[in-house]
Amino acid sequence: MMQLYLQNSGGVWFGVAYEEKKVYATAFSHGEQLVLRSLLKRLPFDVPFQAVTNPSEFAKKTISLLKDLHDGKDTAISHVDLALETLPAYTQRVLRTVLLVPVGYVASYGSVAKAAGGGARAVGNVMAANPFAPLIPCHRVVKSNFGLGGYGGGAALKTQLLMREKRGYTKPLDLPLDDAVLRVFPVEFVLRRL
DNA sequence: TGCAAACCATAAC
DNA sequence: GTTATGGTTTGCA
Repeated sequence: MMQLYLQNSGGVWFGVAYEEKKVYATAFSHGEQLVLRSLLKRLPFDVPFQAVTNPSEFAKKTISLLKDLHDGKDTAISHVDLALETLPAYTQRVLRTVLLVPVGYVASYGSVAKAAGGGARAVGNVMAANPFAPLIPCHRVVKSNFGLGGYGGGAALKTQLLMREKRGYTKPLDLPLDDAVLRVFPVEFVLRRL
């Protein structure tokens, strides 16, 4: 059965929906209710679930991963098993692409679109429905003019996340994909404009 | 700057 | 099928 686990760490609420060793959704916010709502929104109506107070080791580890990312740490997440397969094919492609944006860099909606296919607005739609924040770093996707763009948790939160990810890079980077390239830019390009 | 038109996958009807 | 809806982008005054 699907398990929901919420935990407050350093004044921030983190939550994960999981079954066995697979993650179905994650969320974080300053409010417990907001996290719960966000998780539930991602689950199909017909799946049974329960909120737990005695999380598995796996759940605890996932939460601490969320906290690391929230704090701007460069923690590896490649080993985490995300339940992407139920999502539409294009959505999966976009999410996997965004997963490649490294800490310290941002991509634009348009550059993600060029790498994953489709258009910039379609990418924005996928970001808005990202079930795995901040695991899939949708906060690292911004406008082509380095304006902030939107964020589910609010513009202020997006800014804070990006500030903690500053690494002092100065040059754009072209990440090679199978059939295209994903161009990313130092996060400073965005912060400088604020 | 500001505005209009083009863009494109999804979900809802 | 069709329409409405965006976390956009680009061009042009």
